[in-house]
Amino acid sequence: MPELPEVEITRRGLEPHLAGQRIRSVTIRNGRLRQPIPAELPALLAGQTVRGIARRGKYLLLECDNGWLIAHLGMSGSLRIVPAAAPPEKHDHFDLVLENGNCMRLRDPRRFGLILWTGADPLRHPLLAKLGVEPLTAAFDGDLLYRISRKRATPIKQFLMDGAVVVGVGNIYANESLFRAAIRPQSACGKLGKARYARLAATIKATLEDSLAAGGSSLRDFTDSAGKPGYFQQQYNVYGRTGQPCRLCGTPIATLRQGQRATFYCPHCQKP
DNA sequence: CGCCAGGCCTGCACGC
DNA sequence: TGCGTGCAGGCCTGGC
Repeated sequence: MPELPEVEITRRGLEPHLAGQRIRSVTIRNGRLRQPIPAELPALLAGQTVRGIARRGKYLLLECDNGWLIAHLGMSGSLRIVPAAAPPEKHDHFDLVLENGNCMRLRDPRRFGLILWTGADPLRHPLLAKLGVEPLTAAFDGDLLYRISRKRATPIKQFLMDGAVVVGVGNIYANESLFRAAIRPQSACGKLGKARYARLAATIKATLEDSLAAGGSSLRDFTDSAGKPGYFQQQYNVYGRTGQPCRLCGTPIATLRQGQRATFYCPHCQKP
């Protein structure tokens, strides 16, 4: 389940292999992702050069001569650079074949990912236009969260996972950040004060940056078939630890469901 | 075998 | 009214 650090690590890993490379062809083996891969993509992309690769939230944006390829990894997607001649495995749905003999290959068993095309500004694309602030920028701070949350009754965890508020905070990071900030996930977001939001914004940044640092170490192996960012090896404080002792106080980690998503927290360390 | 996880979009219901 | 908000459903497959 790629979260923002993994998407950023993917971006950094892809960039040196894609920037400046000319596209020879496109192969669509199974275009039935969350939305269909545009059937005209092969004709559109052949001969274009990839200029660079950017990221907005968990969307990857490949800038080409005449537009942008928008990619999203969903929850089981991965993009890697492999020799174009390498035989595709199960769930390898899409190849962007380069003239240098490599290709960027999408594997996505659950097909929650996306491959789209836009000839216009990708930030104006309907899927991206209403995204919230990037959590690793200076614009993201406690004051911003405080302001947006006023008069809202949503539990803080669901507020954090709302992509229109802040992008890239998925279930794992929402749980872990709230633990680090000592805030109970059920607390109404509109009732939390500025000080607690300041701490929360800081813990979100720290949690994401720790993962980026951990995953970055695997970057040099990016083109390997394994190529898994290292953050999977990270030790969680609460996520998936129902009933196990809190690492700070020993209280069993509690669990509940919020918006059809699993929530984990320490009833002692995390205050309403 | 059946159930569940998960990101995130869409559609619906509700209240000011 | 219309909008913002909050909730539920749906897409899929691997793993238990």
